[in-house]
Amino acid sequence: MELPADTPAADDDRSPTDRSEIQRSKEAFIAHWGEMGSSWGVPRSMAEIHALLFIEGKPLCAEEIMDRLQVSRGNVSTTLRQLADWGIVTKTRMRGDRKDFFEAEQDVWTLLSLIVRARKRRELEPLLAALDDARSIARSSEATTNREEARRASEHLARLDAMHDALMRLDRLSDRFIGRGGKGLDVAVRLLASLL
Amino acid sequence: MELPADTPAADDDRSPTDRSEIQRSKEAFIAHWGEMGSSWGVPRSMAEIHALLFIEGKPLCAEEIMDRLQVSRGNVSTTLRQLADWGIVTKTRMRGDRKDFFEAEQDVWTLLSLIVRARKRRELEPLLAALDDARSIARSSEATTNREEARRASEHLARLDAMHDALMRLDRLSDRFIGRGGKGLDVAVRLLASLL
DNA sequence: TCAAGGTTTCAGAATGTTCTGAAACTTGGC
DNA sequence: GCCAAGTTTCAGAACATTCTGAAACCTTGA
Repeated sequence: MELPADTPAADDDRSPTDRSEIQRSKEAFIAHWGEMGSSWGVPRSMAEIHALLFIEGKPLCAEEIMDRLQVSRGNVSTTLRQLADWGIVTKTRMRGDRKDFFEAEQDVWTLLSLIVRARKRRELEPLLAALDDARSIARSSEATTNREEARRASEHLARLDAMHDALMRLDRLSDRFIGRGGKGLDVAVRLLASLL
Repeated sequence: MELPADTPAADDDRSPTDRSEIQRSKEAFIAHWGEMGSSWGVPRSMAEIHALLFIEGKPLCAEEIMDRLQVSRGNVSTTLRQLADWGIVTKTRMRGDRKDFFEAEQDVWTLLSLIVRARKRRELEPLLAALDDARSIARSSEATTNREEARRASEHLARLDAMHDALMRLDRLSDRFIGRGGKGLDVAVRLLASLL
């Protein structure tokens, strides 16, 4: 890992010594962020690309991302689009350069909010919808004339309701906090902390 | 799917008609819970087994889980142990039966707390530790006499600090809420809801 | 209209994860 | 001590996801 200063003429403003301590620290961050992503169901390379952009704190182009992370062009292109969909990376242009550049949201609370929002949409909301369906099905069983059967149906329904209720509460709550600005999460956390 | 009432003599107390509406609703729940798990990095069959135990609301034995979900004995055994580690499933014994039975936590808020706690331990805490390391490395670079270099080091450190700070705040907060009882999450959510 | 520079798509390869099933192992009763 | 019932382990199979790379596709400037 103590690789010599043979950084592949990646031009830019990095000084030669930057390639030691700071660089090592960046790499550690990227590796761990990638690891975490991968255990939460986010493709490792997606998390890594995001980590790189975040930790650099300045716009990078696809080419540089490929070089730094040793990842294919296709992967970079697809992933950047997804990150842009989540809203945590934005495309920027540099005067006099035809390339697209990409830059990560730097405010951590905004970042976390955006991540929560994206995943909520993709995963929580569909589940809520499904729970609703399951409840309809279950309700139709409560009507039976068979006593025993009706009792079981209502117990079952109660479980679905409890789950639905809890998840919906979380869903609504996160909507409010995440809603505007992005500082909502920050506020919520400070608020709760002070209340304890 | 409109399968006939040929339930394989799974004994127990299910009435024949239960096998239609309620059963359908249970299956839908199990399928969706499994789906959600799988997109959050929890093995599908683990989520499904948990869903089955939750939605049945009574202790089941390994054998019955295998039958209902068409999952291998080995998988059931390993998964039940993990669910028990997370604390969301408990082993119970039935008088006069040598088999182990397993039962899922029924209180939804307690359930969610336990899940959060388990994942926090496994994934958030290691990341925090890693961030700490990265910060140490970075700090050692701030000391350089090279102006430009020192500036970069401190900007880099600021990013790591911001991330560390936010995550640690979340970590601490969840400790407090999740801490005792399990109703903490419930309380927090109601509290926040009322404050808005 | 063409060429150059840049980006996206997508079929299949590579990789990583989860699941199976059979064998080894416990435990309790007799 | 031995059998029967039950449980756990683990090597490898099956599966699903992620990644690559080359070709197709845009877009801009001349």
